[in-house]
Amino acid sequence: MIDDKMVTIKQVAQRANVSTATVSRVINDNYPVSDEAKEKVQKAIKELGYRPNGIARSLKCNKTYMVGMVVPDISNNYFMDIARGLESVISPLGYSLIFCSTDENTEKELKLLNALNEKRVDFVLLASSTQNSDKLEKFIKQGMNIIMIDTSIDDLEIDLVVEDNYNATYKIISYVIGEGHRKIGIVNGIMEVSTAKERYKGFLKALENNNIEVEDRYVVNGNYNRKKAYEEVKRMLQKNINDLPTVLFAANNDMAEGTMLAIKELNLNIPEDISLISFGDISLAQLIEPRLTIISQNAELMGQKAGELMINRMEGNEEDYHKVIIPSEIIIRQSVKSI
Amino acid sequence: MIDDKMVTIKQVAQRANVSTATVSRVINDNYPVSDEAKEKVQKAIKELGYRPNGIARSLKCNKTYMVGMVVPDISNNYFMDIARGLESVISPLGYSLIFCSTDENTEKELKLLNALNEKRVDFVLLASSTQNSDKLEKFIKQGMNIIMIDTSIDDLEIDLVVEDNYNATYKIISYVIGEGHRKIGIVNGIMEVSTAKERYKGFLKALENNNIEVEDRYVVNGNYNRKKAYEEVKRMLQKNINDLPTVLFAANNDMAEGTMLAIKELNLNIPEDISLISFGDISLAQLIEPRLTIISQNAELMGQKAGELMINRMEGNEEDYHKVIIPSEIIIRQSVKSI
DNA sequence: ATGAAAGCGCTAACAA
DNA sequence: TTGTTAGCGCTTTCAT
Repeated sequence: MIDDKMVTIKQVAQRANVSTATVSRVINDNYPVSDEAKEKVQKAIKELGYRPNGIARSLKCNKTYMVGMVVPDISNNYFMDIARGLESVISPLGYSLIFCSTDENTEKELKLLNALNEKRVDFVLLASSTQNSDKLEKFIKQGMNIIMIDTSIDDLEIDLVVEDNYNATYKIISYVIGEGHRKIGIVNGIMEVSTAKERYKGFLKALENNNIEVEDRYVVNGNYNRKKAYEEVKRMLQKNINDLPTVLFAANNDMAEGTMLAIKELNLNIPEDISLISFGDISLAQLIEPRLTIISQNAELMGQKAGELMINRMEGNEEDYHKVIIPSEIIIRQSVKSI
Repeated sequence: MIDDKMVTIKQVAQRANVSTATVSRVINDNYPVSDEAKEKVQKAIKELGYRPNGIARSLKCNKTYMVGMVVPDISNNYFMDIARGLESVISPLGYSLIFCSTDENTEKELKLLNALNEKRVDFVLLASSTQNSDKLEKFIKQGMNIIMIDTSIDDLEIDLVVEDNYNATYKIISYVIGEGHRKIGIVNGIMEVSTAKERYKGFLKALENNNIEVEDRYVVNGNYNRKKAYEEVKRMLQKNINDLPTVLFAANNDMAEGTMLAIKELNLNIPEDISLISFGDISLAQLIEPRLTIISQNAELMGQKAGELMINRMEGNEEDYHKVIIPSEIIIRQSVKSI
């Protein structure tokens, strides 16, 4: 490393013949300073190439202007969209976003939260892939500010931004039943996680209300993972090749992609041979045939809402904890056959 | 906010009846401490729920364990892949990644670099969408550590990780010429940026070497942007509908997507009516028909290389500045017709 | 309007 | 092996 000379407020003060306090006042423009002093200071700053040290400032003010975001899978567009939404509200206010992926790994999730805690980020947006309320409570007790998004954990004093998983799933399953489907399969997510549970419950309820039996042989676990879903669906389809389900519901977008891949590989056509619906849209949906009938998720809005909650809390406006439920709608396209 | 009581090293020291220095030694495990003291301290830490304050540590040690990454477009998978590669090498060493998008906006790029500078991140990985060497030099003079990736700026004392844009483009264009194509169009990127320039040069050279004239009416500017590419290609195709180019080269993946969309919308088929090749793969390529013949980019490797350069520099091992050129290969699939 | 000085939480040089 | 203490760069109270 070259000359890593750090220019400090002290040097600026010296050069401008004022005190460090005055320099600080000029920088932050928060206390009266004479025009003359102001000018001298600004000149010195420019000449020295001075840049305020945010770390020192953070230490003093107990505020880092950093927000952490922890998600299970960085490559899933859904979480990227949430991040974008979050960014769009916090960035204009001067906050930076630290984006971390746990790869669905509980241990890594803990490690990342620890790191963010030590970095003293002002807030964390957590899309957890675990149901570990104890650990989370410890972080909260240590003064960490956390908002959960997507998944939730019960009985936690915490803000929540979630989707209406149960009802949305209930609706879309009811829709395919209305289209005449009776042999309905599901590709489940990680069943320890709230979203997967709720979606499965909505699925079951819709079947029940229409007096349709759940067929276990059409139920697979895709772990919210494209590859796993691909493998499991492929195996399931092969096993039932002589009595296929007429429709498959993928509990998230990644698994829908894996499911499409599996279907395609078995030389089956959507929706002629088998229909497909998904919770959440796949990426680049416009280019993929057929266009999928889906529950649309509005991830960006979720991120925005979470951002607003953060800001409100940091400004000390909020008292009670909120559970924000983001509505989702069904988008009917071409992947379901009427039978 | 609730009780935001911060537990400090001092309180731990008090409770354990030792000095703050001893506590620090236990935490960092970098100086000899008696087993007895160690135990007392660890007990106190647990009881109080103490977490080291990384900010204070950073101030003292002049090291933040944070790396910034600035890219033009957060939603382009190419940059996400680079980020993943970077993360995979720095994360195990305890570094966090701050990921920022400029939306191809020069002003925002400057603002983000400023913010990262004030946050005193240890290193910045910059995929610039500008050619502003002056500003960049100022940052470097202020002691900021920067590695450029993807795009480059000449005459800067800086590490570089780039692709072999010129040669890769030359090769793929030569390939389609070998397949009999003579009417060759190009969808250019932002022509102020090094990558776009180099790719265009490679394109021109391949034509020249085969005595093919560039046809201006087949050259469009897609600005490295999906939507723009879609619009411009559509317009160009409509204008030349009676004498279409036989093949189109998109200078990046996003524009390839836009180009596909445009072609599709005009009810043309790839490769029967028009062939398509791309610098970089589109996302979810497996699900999109036909599979595109492309220059494959190895973005993750680029990120890794950049990470390694950073680490080396931070450990003070490196002296000279390196220009790492990542090789790219042509992947032939089904989007080019032989004529 | 300005300056002196305390102190944010931590590390490390020095002394014991 | 342990404690004392200076100081990282900044903000802010208090005095002037």
